[in-house]
Amino acid sequence: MVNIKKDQSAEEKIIAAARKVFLSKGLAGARMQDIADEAGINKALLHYYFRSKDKLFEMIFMEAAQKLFPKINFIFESNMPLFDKIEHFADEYISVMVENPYLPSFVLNEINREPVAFFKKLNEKFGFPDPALFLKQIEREIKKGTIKRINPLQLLMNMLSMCIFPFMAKPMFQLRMGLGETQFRDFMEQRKKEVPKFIIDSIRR
Amino acid sequence: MVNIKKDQSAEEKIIAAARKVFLSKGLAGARMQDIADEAGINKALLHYYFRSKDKLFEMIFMEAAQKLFPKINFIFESNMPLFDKIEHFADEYISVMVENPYLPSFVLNEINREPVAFFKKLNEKFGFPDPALFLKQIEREIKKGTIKRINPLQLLMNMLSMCIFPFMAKPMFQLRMGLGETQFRDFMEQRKKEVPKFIIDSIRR
DNA sequence: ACCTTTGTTAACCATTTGGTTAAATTGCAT
DNA sequence: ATGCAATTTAACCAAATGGTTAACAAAGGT
Repeated sequence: MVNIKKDQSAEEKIIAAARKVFLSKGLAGARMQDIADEAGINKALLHYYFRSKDKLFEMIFMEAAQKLFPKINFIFESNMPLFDKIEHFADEYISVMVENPYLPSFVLNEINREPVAFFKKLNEKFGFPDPALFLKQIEREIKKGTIKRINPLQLLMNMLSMCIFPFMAKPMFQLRMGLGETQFRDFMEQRKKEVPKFIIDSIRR
Repeated sequence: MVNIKKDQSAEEKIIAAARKVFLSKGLAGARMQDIADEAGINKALLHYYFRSKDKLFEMIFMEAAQKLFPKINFIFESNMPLFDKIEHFADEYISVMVENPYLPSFVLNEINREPVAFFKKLNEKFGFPDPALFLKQIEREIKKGTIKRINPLQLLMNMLSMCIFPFMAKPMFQLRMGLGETQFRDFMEQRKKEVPKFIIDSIRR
């Protein structure tokens, strides 16, 4: 728990601290003083390196979004077979979130507070994920008869839900089920295989 | 959009306003002045009827939790056949959330900020949902051979995820897919049947 | 050594925000 | 009408909070 802070530059310390505070408390709940304390530096330095709370927040938010969205894009747009895509998606996506459990709550929440503004910003920065190809691919498989009839959007939503939701409910789930960190990790590791299997079992003809 | 406020008591106006503001901005982001404005009354009245922001928040939070948790309990503890339970759960739960789309984000988020405190409070107020029976029932069906082998907790998580997550991603999903309110509603109405079908197709032997 | 640039801090400042107060208004029982 | 309790408001207040400033320390080039 003690400082790794010694050999980090002030700027790095600030970013690490801001990440921690913003991710757990959100924009509205975060305090500049908390971030300064967490970084072990003077509050004025926050403004020296990043002009304002909003600017600092934006950099953390973009960093977080970067971890989530480009990966979706890549898988959506690749030319793997459908079942492979599903397997890859679950595996890679859950992996990211296991390492950053707060990520989905944080990003979705802040988007919910100011949807249009964030949507625009995310779109210009890096193309907001476009599932069009993935949906087409599902339709094609349905026509080929390899999978059952289903609204492609429903299938997409099912996949996203089962991968992402567990992290958004993590604290409640752990308390209710009495799971520690490692047990939750194990549960999510199992899920990397379980979710694709569950989906494919459901839609395969 | 105009006032129904005329024939409501001040207390009712406050509660309605607080509900709206807290649900969309969260505890940290909500301002007492915003709530007063929304209710069209003086800020001091908020403190006259409810002592503090925290007290007011707690009443709104509990009201929200009440809409979500007892219903889960009831279905978990009923003695319906497994497939019926899944169908009922999806149908009833999605219905509640269609009428209150912010509910899941709000409740889960605030729990995430202060997990242990909320967990205790929810437990004393009304028993926090206990899926033990539901999980047992799944095991029994597996042993009977009516459904495939699966970790019951994974199945539970799948069901919860597919019902709840769409509402947490609602704004983003709508923007990305260009869906209006009615279209989203239709999508969720379709989901009431689709989710149980998806699950049962997956686990049925 | 000296100076200039960069980094860092303590002390401040202005605004926001939750909360209080005392006066005014309303409702209503007598 | 009169008096009394409940309700409502404008004006305040103190603490918290984002942000600034001016002085000070470090680093590095000459």
